[in-house]
Amino acid sequence: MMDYKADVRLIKALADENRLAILKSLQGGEKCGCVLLEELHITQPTLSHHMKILCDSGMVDSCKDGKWMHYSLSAEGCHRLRSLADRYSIKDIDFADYKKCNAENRCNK
Amino acid sequence: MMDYKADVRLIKALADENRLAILKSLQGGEKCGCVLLEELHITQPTLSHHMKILCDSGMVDSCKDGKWMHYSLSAEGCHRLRSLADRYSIKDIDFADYKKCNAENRCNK
DNA sequence: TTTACATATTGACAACTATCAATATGTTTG
DNA sequence: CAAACATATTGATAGTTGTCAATATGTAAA
Repeated sequence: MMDYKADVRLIKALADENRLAILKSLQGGEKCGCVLLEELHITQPTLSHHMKILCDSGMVDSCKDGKWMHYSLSAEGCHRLRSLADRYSIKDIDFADYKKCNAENRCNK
Repeated sequence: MMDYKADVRLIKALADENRLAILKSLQGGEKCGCVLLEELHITQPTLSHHMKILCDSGMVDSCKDGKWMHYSLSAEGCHRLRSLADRYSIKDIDFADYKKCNAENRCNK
């Protein structure tokens, strides 16, 4: 059996425009909350809420430094995301077989 | 700029345990609704609801055949999913650079 | 020790979502 | 045509989620 719950948790962490913008921004290097806040048009509590979701999901690492929190992409989270995309899809190279097989096994034709 | 809206639409289509189970099932070949219904513990209207979301997102193709609807994974949808995972992550091979760069540019240390 | 700054938490609310029962639509078979 | 089957739609409801204002916590600077 498959652990859909864990996958859904990761997927839901990405299912928001602001959170995608945050991930995109972190691709350019780690940022603290106040810098992210300048890039997004949301209030500070909303940013804090999104950062909690991203950190809990494992996509983002955080590192406290005085009064700043530095956020960065997580190597393991990124890896998990790509592996998830692979697990729920079919590779381009396998699609010819997939379609052929579907046509052959269609019960009514 | 990036089209986060379109990405969120695709991501949200995957953000449900039942829909992930449906995608997993369709990896084994196309199925009609009544077969999917036997595999999941949901009612028929709920399944219909999920299939609409999956089809609208582009992850699943449908093909009407008499009173049956055959559902299958979409090659383009699968491709878009993997490309999305790549776009919001950093490759394993690039992570050493990413972390080194973060440490160097940290303003307070 | 105040004051200013960075972040987190709480509480409230509107919008969205998954689900089901009931019903409708469309198709095949007797 | 009537009955049976596969799927879609509608309406209602409980649960979840994104957002903000207000406030709290923690840290650095004056």
